[in-house]
Amino acid sequence: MADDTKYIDNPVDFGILNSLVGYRLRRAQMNFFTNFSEVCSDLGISPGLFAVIAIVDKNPGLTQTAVAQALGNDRSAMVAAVDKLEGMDVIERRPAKNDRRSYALFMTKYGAEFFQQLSARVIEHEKIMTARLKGDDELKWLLNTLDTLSKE
Amino acid sequence: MADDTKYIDNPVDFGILNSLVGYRLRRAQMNFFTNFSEVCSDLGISPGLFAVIAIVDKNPGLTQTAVAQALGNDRSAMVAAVDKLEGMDVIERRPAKNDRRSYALFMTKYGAEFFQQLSARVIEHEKIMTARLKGDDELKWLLNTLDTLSKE
DNA sequence: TATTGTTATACTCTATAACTATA
DNA sequence: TATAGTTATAGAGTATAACAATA
Repeated sequence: MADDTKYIDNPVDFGILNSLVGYRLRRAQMNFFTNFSEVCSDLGISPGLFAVIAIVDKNPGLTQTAVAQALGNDRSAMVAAVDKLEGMDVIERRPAKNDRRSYALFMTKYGAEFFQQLSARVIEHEKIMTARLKGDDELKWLLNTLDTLSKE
Repeated sequence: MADDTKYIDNPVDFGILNSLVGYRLRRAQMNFFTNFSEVCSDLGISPGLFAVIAIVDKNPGLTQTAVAQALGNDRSAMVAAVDKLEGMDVIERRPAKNDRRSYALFMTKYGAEFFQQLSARVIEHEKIMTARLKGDDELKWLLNTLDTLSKE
């Protein structure tokens, strides 16, 4: 099927996209996201849910709004996330001590174990995805650079 | 409003998230995406639409499916994108020479000018977003690294 | 049989506005 | 009046399945 209009054998020229950090970030993140989902979907955990658990695990007692602000999400998005994680018996809402409007979020006993096993999987997934980097220095440099690019 | 459960003055501990390239990629990309939208939304151009235009500009005559494959999208998503860009008189569908099933995509005369001005904006946006990087070497290193992390 | 563009559909993610109960 | 959680809703973005025309 010879077809001039498809350039099957010719590589596509990405032009300006090759020099745009924004585009490269999108492709890299898409790759990580897809692999993460394959690795963790059987546990019912998406990247977003994992981030919520990680914050609650390290910061017990935070309110839903505080978690949302830390992750850069809207607080309305937290409702379904916390509903799901509470339904999975991973985290729990407790009435906040000094403010009857808000809940404080805590890991359940099962949730703490679950998070440990989940973290092991995620770390393994990261190791595979970052295997092409040249050593620990390059990894640290990348993490710092991405952090710099995330602010403001 | 003193409230122990909110840790207003205490920084949130991101724990394992700090060491995950996947999470850092997500935050950095979110930042780029938001800024891109602010810079280009008045032109009706999203990051995804910009990518389509960039590919068509550099590879005139590609089919919709070929563009979708290059960008890692499903071909069904191309329909609305090309509809919109054709409605804006930026690109146009022409019957493919050797295959009456497919269209070949080309820039219009106006589209070529539009893309030049749009690119200038995007490059300016990129310059601002990457101003924190230390020189051109670091930028090139980052682009190469992200490309490496995008594959497979 | 396989592929292109298309449509319908659905699912996720995200953000906005409005409501309630508290503060 | 302002805020926390909630609900309803709507807009992107993305993916799947099926169809007609064509290969």
